[in-house]
Amino acid sequence: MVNVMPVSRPQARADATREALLDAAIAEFAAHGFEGASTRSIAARAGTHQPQINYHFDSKDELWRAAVDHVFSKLADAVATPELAAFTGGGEITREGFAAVLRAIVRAVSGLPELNRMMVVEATADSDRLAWIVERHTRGIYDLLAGAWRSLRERGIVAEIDETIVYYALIGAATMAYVNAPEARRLVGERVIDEAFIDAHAEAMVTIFLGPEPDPPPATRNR
Amino acid sequence: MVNVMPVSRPQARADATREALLDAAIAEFAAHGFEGASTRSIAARAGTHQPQINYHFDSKDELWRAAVDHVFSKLADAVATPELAAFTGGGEITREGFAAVLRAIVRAVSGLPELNRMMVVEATADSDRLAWIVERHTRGIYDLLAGAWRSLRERGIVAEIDETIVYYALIGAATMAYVNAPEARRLVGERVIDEAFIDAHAEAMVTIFLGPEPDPPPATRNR
DNA sequence: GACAATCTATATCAAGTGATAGAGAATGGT
DNA sequence: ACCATTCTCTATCACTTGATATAGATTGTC
Repeated sequence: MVNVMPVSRPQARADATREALLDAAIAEFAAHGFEGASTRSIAARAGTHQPQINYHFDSKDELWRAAVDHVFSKLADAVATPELAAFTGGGEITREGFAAVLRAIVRAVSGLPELNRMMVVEATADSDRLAWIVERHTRGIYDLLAGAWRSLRERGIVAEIDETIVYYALIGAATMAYVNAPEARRLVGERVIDEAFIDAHAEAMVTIFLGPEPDPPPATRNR
Repeated sequence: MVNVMPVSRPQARADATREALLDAAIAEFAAHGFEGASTRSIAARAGTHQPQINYHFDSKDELWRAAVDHVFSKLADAVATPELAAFTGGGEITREGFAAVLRAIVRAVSGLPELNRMMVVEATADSDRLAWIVERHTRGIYDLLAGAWRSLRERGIVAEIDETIVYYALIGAATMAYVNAPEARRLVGERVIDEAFIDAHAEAMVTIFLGPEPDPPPATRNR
């Protein structure tokens, strides 16, 4: 007389369906926006049928939320660098630490173009979805990067620029080439966004935002 | 026995309708993408009825093209600076000339947020519309800016960064705050994108991309 | 001011939308 | 091997979409 509760016996194939739907959803939402992406096209891309979306996620809206969480967790994995961990742990960030974060961001966003495409498409108009995504995902990133810049600026390590301005300039400079990759391919061909481009882009971000290498430590020279 | 051809007597009110539809279309396309924006919502925003779109523009697709041309002509007016004219006229661009172009770009895009919202939404997925907009509008801008940077770089005036990388970093840094203004308002409040922000942003762009002021001319000092 | 041309408004169409109902197939604990 | 549960698939719903047909109102030229 044990186990009166209804037993739940999830089947393995359901996980594969959910995963395929999440990946397909991000791709379709990124390419066509929330309203522009149809549940049928998402299901077709996932190799399944449209009612599966409502079965597994209840509604198109909840599929969107699940897909956003899904891809943001990939981003968190991708940018989890020692430098970032040290900074979030309360340590004072250094010029080289911020440079490492910049490089990690470029590498991460270049590998997750759908995330930033979806973000930029959602952020162009106010909505309940935007409110949700800002409070759940964006604000933490903003606080982190803006706080790091403010700290560097107050110690005279970087230029005297407002942290909000830097935040949007930085995000824009880091993501635009990958967000607009279809355009970039038409403009300059396939060479865009290969490995060499990404590496050069990462170094360019460091040069642009942190300026030339600082003076060597004044160890024996000064005094 | 003159004028056998059917006379055309366009009425004045038609212009007002077309203009209202173009403005409404840009706003709706920018906010929801091409598929996401409905002709009924566009017509409602323009204060008219949905079949007017087909009467005046034949199809949703041609309305989109007309709206894009409409807003790009506004951009051309906004960035028509003496410095840009001198450069396009074949002159060699200077550091200060490029700085003036950067400031003009920031001012222009901050005043035409719908243009860059629409651009970034379209450029996230390949399509006939993207091909059209690239060949008709984007490529000229790319050639101009990339060429200017290459010229400055070859003369040692700016950092050694590939011009394609600079182009996307520059466009991203210049536009992201305005493209994502709805998000920015949720993140940091209404102060974003006021006049002071735009001015500071323009100066920040100069600092970031052109670096610190160059050494004073070596007039009497060197030799 | 007549009146043909131009523009606007209403009604409606076929196609596509997200969602649901329910039959059918696959799963896994016993 | 059974068989209740879980998952998948087909059929269909009410609604919205872009487009068209057509009736009605307005305009500008004579």
